[in-house]
Amino acid sequence: MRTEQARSVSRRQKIMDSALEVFARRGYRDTAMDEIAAAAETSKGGVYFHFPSKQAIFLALLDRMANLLQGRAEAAMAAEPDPVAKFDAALLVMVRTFAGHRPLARLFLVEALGAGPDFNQRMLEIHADFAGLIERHLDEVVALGVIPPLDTHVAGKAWFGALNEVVTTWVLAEEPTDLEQHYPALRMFLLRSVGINEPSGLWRVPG
Amino acid sequence: MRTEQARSVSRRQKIMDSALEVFARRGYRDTAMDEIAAAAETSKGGVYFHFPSKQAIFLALLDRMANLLQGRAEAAMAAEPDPVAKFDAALLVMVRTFAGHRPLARLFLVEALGAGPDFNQRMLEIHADFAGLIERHLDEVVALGVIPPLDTHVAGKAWFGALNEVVTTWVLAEEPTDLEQHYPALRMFLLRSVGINEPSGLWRVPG
Amino acid sequence: MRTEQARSVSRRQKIMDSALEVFARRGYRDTAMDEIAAAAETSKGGVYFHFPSKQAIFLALLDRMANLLQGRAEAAMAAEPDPVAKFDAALLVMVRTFAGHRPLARLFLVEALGAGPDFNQRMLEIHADFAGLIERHLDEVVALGVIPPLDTHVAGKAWFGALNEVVTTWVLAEEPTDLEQHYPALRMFLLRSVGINEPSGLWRVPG
Amino acid sequence: MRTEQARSVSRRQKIMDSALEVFARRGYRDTAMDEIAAAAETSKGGVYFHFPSKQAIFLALLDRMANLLQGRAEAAMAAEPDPVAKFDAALLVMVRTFAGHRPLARLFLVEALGAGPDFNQRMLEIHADFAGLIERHLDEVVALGVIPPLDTHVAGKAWFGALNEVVTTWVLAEEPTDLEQHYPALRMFLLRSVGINEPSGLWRVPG
DNA sequence: GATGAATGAGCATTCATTCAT
DNA sequence: AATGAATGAATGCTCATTCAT
Repeated sequence: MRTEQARSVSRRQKIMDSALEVFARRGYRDTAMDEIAAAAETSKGGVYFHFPSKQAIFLALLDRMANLLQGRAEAAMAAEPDPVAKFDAALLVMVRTFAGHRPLARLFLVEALGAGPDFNQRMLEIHADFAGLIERHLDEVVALGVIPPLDTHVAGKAWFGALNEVVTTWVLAEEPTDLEQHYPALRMFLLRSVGINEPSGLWRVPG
Repeated sequence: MRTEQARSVSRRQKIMDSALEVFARRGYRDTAMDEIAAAAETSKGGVYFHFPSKQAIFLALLDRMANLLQGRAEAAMAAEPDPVAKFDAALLVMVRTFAGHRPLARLFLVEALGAGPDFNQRMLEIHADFAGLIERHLDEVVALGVIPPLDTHVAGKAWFGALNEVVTTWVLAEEPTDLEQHYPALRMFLLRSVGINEPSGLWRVPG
Repeated sequence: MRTEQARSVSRRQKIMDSALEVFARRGYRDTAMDEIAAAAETSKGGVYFHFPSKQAIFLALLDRMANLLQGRAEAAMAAEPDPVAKFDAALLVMVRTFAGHRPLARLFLVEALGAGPDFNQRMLEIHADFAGLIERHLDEVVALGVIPPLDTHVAGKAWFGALNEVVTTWVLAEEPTDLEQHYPALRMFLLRSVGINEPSGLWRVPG
Repeated sequence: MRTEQARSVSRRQKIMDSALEVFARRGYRDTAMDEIAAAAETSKGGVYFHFPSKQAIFLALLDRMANLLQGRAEAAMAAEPDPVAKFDAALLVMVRTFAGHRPLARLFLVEALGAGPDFNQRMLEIHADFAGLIERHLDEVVALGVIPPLDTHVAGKAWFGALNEVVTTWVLAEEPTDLEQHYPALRMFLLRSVGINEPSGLWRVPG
């Protein structure tokens, strides 16, 4: 029993991993279930046993990425006492997570947006989650008087959008460069944008 | 014949307008050529007489939007002598242009990403054009000593990404709000992000 | 499963048989995959499961006919010890094979040649195979001194062409006659053409 | 008037010449009227002014070739008094005519078969004309006692078929060789096939 | 659990033909 | 005579999904 359940779980994982790879390489719409099945070394029927539809696989991958990012970001923020350091940590963790999962990043930032009207609302939610995470933290920091008051709702979106664009161009580039090299500039851009002008050298890259 | 040429041009326009409407409503992939033809009140063959493929129609629409945005932005910047006011003018013009062309904005920011790998490179170019426009202007402003030195390449992308995200969430919302209401906050966010901390109230919304 | 394999094979056969009938009746180009599917009592997708393309079905039929003819011709020749009798046997077997498979004959001699540039090279090969079979045998017979030396390469083609023409006109005729009735005349024509002038039943080397 | 008529005739000719070139290069079915129009440096409507349909152009070309061949063959035969020399002259003229008009030969022997059932009856007629020409002459020669009695109907077809096959393989070859080099062997094959065994050297290739 | 086979709606594209100008 | 524009039926092929075994 235990064994069979474990086998089923690992099968599911293998299908998701294979689907991720194919989606990232061919695009969501251009990926056929046959290709996913072949990549997962199973049959089409086998895939359908574990997932009810192609959409469902895609959504599962989206959730995996969203959870990965949110979890890591929140953990990193929790680990830092200083308000500004929290931003810093979250940004770095996100850059590094994307950098380490290029196909997933592609799915998340490129394919998911264009996968059709069915996914738009889900993407809106996911974007809102991230922007909201930033927004709430900005609210705290404003409350603490660390930064001047600002429209944290827009700032949250803009913050997320700035990161998005940098990662997206990296994801779409034919020959990927090192994403992390852009972190310092992006960090300064984002901190300044919310009114944090730190004396140079005061902030260090954590970890 | 002057008349025939004019008719041909207007037919082309009508097809593009109809295609825009359908693409925005149904998504690029879910749009059938039949729907475009029907919306343009012509036949499928008629559409193919004016455009060689579905892709070509989409690319033509993309270029229309890109040219519209770039033209307006550059004109607005040229009309302002003050360096900071140039940014301001460009940002406002872009927000207003998107606000006034929601379907085109949707195509530009959402559908283009899901239209398949063929479009990715084209999108990359378009994004690079905008980011480059900002980057070049930032370089000038840095050279003038108006703002401190910074990585203008990343800043250009981030600037564009921040705008993108605000517009994208507006585009995807079920019930569109007034996009322009976010302009002041976005403006402050972006100016600060490149080191311009103006005393509040000094800058007014032009025009 | 033995059963499933058998079913799959028989399905394939049924599709080929149906396709043969439709191709022969309507011509290769005018045959729609839908018609083949309908004739095979399956769906278009079903046909595509067994064959990757319309071309592939056609080529499979071509190979079937080529193998049938070559196999029978070679078997008939092997069964006869006398050199001249070998020719005789091969010719008779080919006439009879065509006579018994009129649709296949039509495909082979009419449709295949005109099915488009893609098939030309394949047809060239098939024609060369047959002409070569005759050519090689003529070479042997020449070597044995049974017939005088001659350009066996051209003779092989001409032999095959003569047979072709007789069968082709039979195939294209509205009301088919009995093809085999032409065998004796064709036989005499071909034997004489390579220098075999037989007075009643007696074989001698001319010249 | 004279001028306009002449212009119209030459236009017609130009269309036929262009169509021949395109048909031979792309095949009948794969040739679009657009291509013919472009090759003839006119518009689609212009082509339709001179010919009512694509079929009509093809048939006109077929007739052109048939008339060319028949005319030349009959003239050559008329010019020779000797019965056997008549055959010889006809064969040589046909080989030379095909050799000098490869695209037309392709149309005549290859494309016409794939042009669809509509053309089959016409082709049958054309083949019958040629075979009949030979058959009638064979009848005469038999009547003169030059050759022994034989089934001249089948012999006519076989004669034409042998020539066909040699020309067809030449037409389909990627790199065309010199068709005429096969004439002597073909000549001997055909003469022998009807019972003419001439001492070698007696017959020379005419002019 | 898994698979091969089948389904059938859907779609981009082609193209001979027509016709107003 | 000629043209550009338009038509619309036709077609090969794809693919998510279903299901008997």
